[in-house]
Amino acid sequence: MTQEQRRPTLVDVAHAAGVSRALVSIVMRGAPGASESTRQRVLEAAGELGYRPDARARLLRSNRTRLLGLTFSTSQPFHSEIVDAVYAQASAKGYDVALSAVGRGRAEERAVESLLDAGSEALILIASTLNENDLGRYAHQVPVVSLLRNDVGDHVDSVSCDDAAGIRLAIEHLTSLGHRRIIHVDGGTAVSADQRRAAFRAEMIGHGLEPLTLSGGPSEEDGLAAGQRLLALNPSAVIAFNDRTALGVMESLRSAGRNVPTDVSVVGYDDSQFARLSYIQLTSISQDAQLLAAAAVNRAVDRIENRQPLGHDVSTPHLVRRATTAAAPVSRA
Amino acid sequence: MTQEQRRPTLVDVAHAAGVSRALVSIVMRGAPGASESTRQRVLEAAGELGYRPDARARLLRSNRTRLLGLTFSTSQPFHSEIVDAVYAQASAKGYDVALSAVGRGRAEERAVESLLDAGSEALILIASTLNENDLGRYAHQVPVVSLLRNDVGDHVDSVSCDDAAGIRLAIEHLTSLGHRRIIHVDGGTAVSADQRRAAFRAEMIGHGLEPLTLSGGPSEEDGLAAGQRLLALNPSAVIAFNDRTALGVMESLRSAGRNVPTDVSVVGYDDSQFARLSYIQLTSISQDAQLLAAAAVNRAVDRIENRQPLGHDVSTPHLVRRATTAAAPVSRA
DNA sequence: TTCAATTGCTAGATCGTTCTAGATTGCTCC
DNA sequence: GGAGCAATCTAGAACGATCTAGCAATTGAA
Repeated sequence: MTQEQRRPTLVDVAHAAGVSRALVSIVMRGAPGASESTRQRVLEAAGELGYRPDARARLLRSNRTRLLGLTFSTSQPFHSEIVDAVYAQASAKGYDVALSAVGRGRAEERAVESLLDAGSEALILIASTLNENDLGRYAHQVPVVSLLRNDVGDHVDSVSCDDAAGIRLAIEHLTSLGHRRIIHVDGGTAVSADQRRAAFRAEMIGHGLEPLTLSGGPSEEDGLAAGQRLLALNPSAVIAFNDRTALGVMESLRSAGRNVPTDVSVVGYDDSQFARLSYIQLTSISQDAQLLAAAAVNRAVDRIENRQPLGHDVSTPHLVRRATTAAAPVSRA
Repeated sequence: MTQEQRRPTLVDVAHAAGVSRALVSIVMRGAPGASESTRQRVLEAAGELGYRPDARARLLRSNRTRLLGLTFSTSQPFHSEIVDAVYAQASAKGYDVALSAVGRGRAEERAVESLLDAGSEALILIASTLNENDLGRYAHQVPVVSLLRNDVGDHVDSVSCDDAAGIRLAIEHLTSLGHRRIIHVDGGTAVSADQRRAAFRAEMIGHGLEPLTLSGGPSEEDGLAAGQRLLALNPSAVIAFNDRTALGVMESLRSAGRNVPTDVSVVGYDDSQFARLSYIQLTSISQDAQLLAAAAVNRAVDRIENRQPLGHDVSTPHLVRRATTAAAPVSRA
């Protein structure tokens, strides 16, 4: 049972193929310097022995791991989508991904250090809450790319989606439907919440509308709580901090007997899997996980390989119209 | 900008403290064989230089990484809860966790191999879909613990929750409320779906009731689709494969004008964060992520350290009664 | 024919640790 | 005062890969 047998090494393969260690090494990493015939012979021997290069020895010597470190939060479904997309893009670029979760009882510092220990050549941090000092310290060791947050100082790359543009899209969509009394249920202290709140205020004022804001947060419960304070403000539309917040707001509206979208329109943010559920059909601002992930991986890899200079990508979100927004009710428009 | 300076090594610390490499090594891993005074001196020097042992070199030599490999699915929120709990328990046992996600476009084999490359000393696979052959092959290299699935053959440990007991609890809860026409919306081809379906059938028959089953799946959409076929069967209660399925079923009921729980009671499975949302309050079978995670980590660590024999833990689920179950309507009871 | 360049391969050093075996010191005990 | 022993420390060989330098054989050009 579970006969722990030593895994084969370069030496074993070399012996089996009748060549030197160095040649096997050359063949295994596809480097030039071996004839086609021996290359075949070596690969065959390796295959037969089930040889797989030892990552730690390899990187100890070469200082290359082809590993991208990625942190994410277990409680944000949108992060999960990014994780999937990062895997795909990294794999396309020939990199592997080391994952580390940030959650209750596991601080981001801890997550990051475990990624560094694993030998990550760059870090991609999703919605990091580290301060500039800490970021700078890590950036001192490897390239760091901040994803979904762009106020990160001068030592860290960032890839984010234009929050102001997203809020603007939402407001334009709603005003074009005749809404004028629009409320923003904000993200409280969450990453990006400040930007979206500020953008909402500026844009509403630009439209000559009152920038009504309720403090919320990134979860359903936050939306639910805000929803209970919502009706007193008599809104015809709500822009929520994210999809989860929107779900909470909608539930609150529903339990108060208001219909979405005939009484109140709701716009979410993230276009996460929730928004797409057939019975929710939430109109939402899409940040396109695929695109963001690809940009982050590309930045990380560019920094690692080409010594590309540090920079900040800002992509433009778009609005996905579904079933939770409609023309403003005549009485309130 | 990002002055990539070489990270300090044992040699640097040894030099700074005026001792040999070996002694620094002894101090760093807390091994006996150094006097208290030099221990202090070395630690001080290490601290000043910001020295952190190089994990790869360490494990290359020692064949110890103190790393547990963990796979999970990005799309199952219950897995996220387990991930959090595994981190906590592993940390308590002095181990770190290497995470690898299984998702669209990332096969479980790929995830597992990346964990092995990272040097995992054991693997914990959440709801693995690997066949016994593959499992055996991996178990040949390191201890493997299957979590949430127990039909895994003789070479793999397992930690699972008694599916039959869970279904029994749900049925007993419902029958005690007077329900007799209970439908199981199953998990289709998902892990554990077979066990739960079989348990449902056996237990219902044991109660002298008809074991009505609809084919479903592990997501909201599956529950929604099943929900549409549900009403024709005129049930007074539904036991869903998991919480996400239950959400879909409830939505379907709601859109058909049925009230939960006055018209139809619904029981979920997993007691995930959804079930606990204040506006959902789903009665659910709890598998206790904390407990499962702790058991899995303990098994893995026991196998690694004490060469404990392989075994299978089966924990007992419990029912968390919330707001989606009530007495059967008189007309249909 | 001879010399240089190219191709195909290998020996040995090296990465940063841990481990084994042995050296050095200081102490106790007879 | 020397044997015996524990405590403290160190030198040097691992671990499994990559990398550098160089050796042999072949090719091409003069």
